[in-house]
Amino acid sequence: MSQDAALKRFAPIFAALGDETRLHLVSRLCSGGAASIARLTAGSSVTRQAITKHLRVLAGAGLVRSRRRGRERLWELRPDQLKQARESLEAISRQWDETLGRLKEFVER
Amino acid sequence: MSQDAALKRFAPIFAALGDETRLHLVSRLCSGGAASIARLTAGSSVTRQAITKHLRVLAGAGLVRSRRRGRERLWELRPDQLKQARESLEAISRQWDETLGRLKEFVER
DNA sequence: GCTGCATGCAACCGTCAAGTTGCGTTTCTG
DNA sequence: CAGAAACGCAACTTGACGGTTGCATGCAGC
Repeated sequence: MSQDAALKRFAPIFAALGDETRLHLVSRLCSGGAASIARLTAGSSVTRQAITKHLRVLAGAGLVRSRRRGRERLWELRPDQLKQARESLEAISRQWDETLGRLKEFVER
Repeated sequence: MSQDAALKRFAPIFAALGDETRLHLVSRLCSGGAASIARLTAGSSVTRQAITKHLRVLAGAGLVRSRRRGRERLWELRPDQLKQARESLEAISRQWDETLGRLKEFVER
């Protein structure tokens, strides 16, 4: 994948994580496993509808997924997508690291 | 640092990276070193003012910094801040990884 | 079947972010 | 010095985002 395409692809993921409420949801789903909307709303200060919207944003970025169980809808993290996002982050980080040396030389020269 | 405080702290960083134009700027500063606003604008499709605003957002997240040189202003990445962000990302990733095993068990049970 | 819980849908509102435009200021450079 | 280059500031427009409210729908369990 080209560098440009990578940027275009990961911007939405960063954007999805760039909200405190959504980060909190991810954290909660991570440590607590799948949960219903009502359950996720319980620990929050905003409305159930707001939580629903946030969950859809996360789903749009491929970070979570949902399935119905009876009258409730369970939301869970998507390990595969999540891992891919993490590895891409590390790839970018590595590129940064490699450049930092050169940058430092440049700055201190 | 508490888990909650960490979320509150990193949300702005993710948000700053969650824009394609800004990601592009970071990538460019990373591979090309420090550059002036005019230079950064040249490779973009938006106005110089737009680029200026984006750079300030990145600066607000602590990812870049600027200094004046003559009539131009040079923008560069902040290695320290950047490294810290990366390490925190990896910490979060690790936590995710640890949970993924348990999650998988849970799902497949 | 009725009641209550868990959602889904849609309209609506306020705010902020992205982007542009116009103009003024500082700094080269011929 | 005159003109151009590089930038800063401020006002403005537009659209998306976060959030709420009201109402409809679907399933659970007695």
